[in-house]
Amino acid sequence: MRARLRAEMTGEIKAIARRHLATDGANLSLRAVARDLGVVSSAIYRYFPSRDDLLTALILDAYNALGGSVEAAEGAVDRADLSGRFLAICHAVRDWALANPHEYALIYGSPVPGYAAPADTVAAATRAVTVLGGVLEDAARAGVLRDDERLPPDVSPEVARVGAGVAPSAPLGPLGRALGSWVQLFGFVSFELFGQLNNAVNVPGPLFDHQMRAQAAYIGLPTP
Amino acid sequence: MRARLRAEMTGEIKAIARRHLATDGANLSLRAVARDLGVVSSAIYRYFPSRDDLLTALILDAYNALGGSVEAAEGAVDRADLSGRFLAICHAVRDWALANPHEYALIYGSPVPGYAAPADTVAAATRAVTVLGGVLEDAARAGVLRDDERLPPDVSPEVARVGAGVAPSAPLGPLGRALGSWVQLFGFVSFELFGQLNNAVNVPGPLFDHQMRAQAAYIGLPTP
DNA sequence: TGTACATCAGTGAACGCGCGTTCACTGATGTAC
DNA sequence: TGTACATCAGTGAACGCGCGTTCACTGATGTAC
Repeated sequence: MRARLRAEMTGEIKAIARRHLATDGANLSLRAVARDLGVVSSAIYRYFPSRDDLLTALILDAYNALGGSVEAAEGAVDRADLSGRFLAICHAVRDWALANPHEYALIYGSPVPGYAAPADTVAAATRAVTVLGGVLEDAARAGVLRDDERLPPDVSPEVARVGAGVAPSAPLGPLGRALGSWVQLFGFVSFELFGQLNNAVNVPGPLFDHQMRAQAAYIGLPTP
Repeated sequence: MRARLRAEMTGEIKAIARRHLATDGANLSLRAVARDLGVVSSAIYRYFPSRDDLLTALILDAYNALGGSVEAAEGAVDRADLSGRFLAICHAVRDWALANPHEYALIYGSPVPGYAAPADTVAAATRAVTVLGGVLEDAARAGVLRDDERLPPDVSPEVARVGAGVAPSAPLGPLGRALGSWVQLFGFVSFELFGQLNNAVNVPGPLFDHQMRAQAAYIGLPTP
């Protein structure tokens, strides 16, 4: 009982803190959260030992929410539809970011000065990219990814290290191009959310979809 | 004389404020700047009417510094070497960002909550991308960019609007791909600077160079 | 089932700090005659 | 060249505010016998 109340309270604190991300960004105020919760500021310390720990919890939640969205969206696509799975991942990232812009900014925006994310966040942070790795791995096993590119000697080991964890069977050429797609995906979402597309692109959705389709083809994922 | 001293003082305030970006991020403190300058805090108000105006000046300077770097780097390349000019732009962006990470974060990181950039910044913000437009325009005029791609009807007008300002002669296909390259370029730099490449890529330089070379070819810029 | 005790959520006051901005002021630097 | 006046940079005190964190406390909820 006490444990359940405690979990509920922790959740409520995080929910209010998440709301405050919109107005205060990463330098949200414990006291403001306490005020909104209708509780004295020191009460928060029953649940989080410091402001930074609350921030860490929000960051962890954000990575896991994004990761969960990506996993769910990709999992709903026919396993054989490799480019469909790729596109589902791309759209899941963008959709989640548009729905949770301040949480996106928290994890993919400028780092908070003076704040160092603890190691726990790394596992959560890799959930999304691991799903992409799964698609590449399946594509490689199905024999549809050709080893079509010889990378420069100082590039190969970097791409190989990235691939080793998530798609050990994928050849380096497609793997490197997929890495570029991943970068472009987040570049697009950041541009869109952070206002860099204003006065240039009015309706980003179709452009995003088109660019990600082009990436799927460029990587070498077959279109059914 | 008074005007010169005034300009020097303004410059010094901005220089110190820039240094404070490293520790405080976008919520830098006027009082801290005044302290470092060895002056009482209200003295700053002789030079900037408010903290936000100081921030705006820093943002403007950052856009102009980046734009100037890109212009200089691209201008130093043989006009006929179109992919060389493209690569010079890409490297100029990354080099400037690595040399001025906090100013980069100020303009390409998460927006500062509660701060709205005034319209003056828009012109400065477009300097860099205008240089890329010049390369595409020259390539189109030289006839080396083929109109090789039919864009979806909801994508064409978006790409066309982007191109109209900076490269009116360029066909939409290469233009759209160049837009993707631009997004990827900043995506890469943001990932590198904001720590998203940690535990994955150890030496980002060669990977960046390789990816941008691939982009030049993908856009359709000829390699001499 | 009832009692004694331990656990723990939340209170309220306090500490020490920093912030942006205003305002009347002093004194030095420039300008006009 | 010298004097009278205007301009303006910088001072110092103050306003009103918010912050993270600590600490001794009250009182309710749980646990063990």
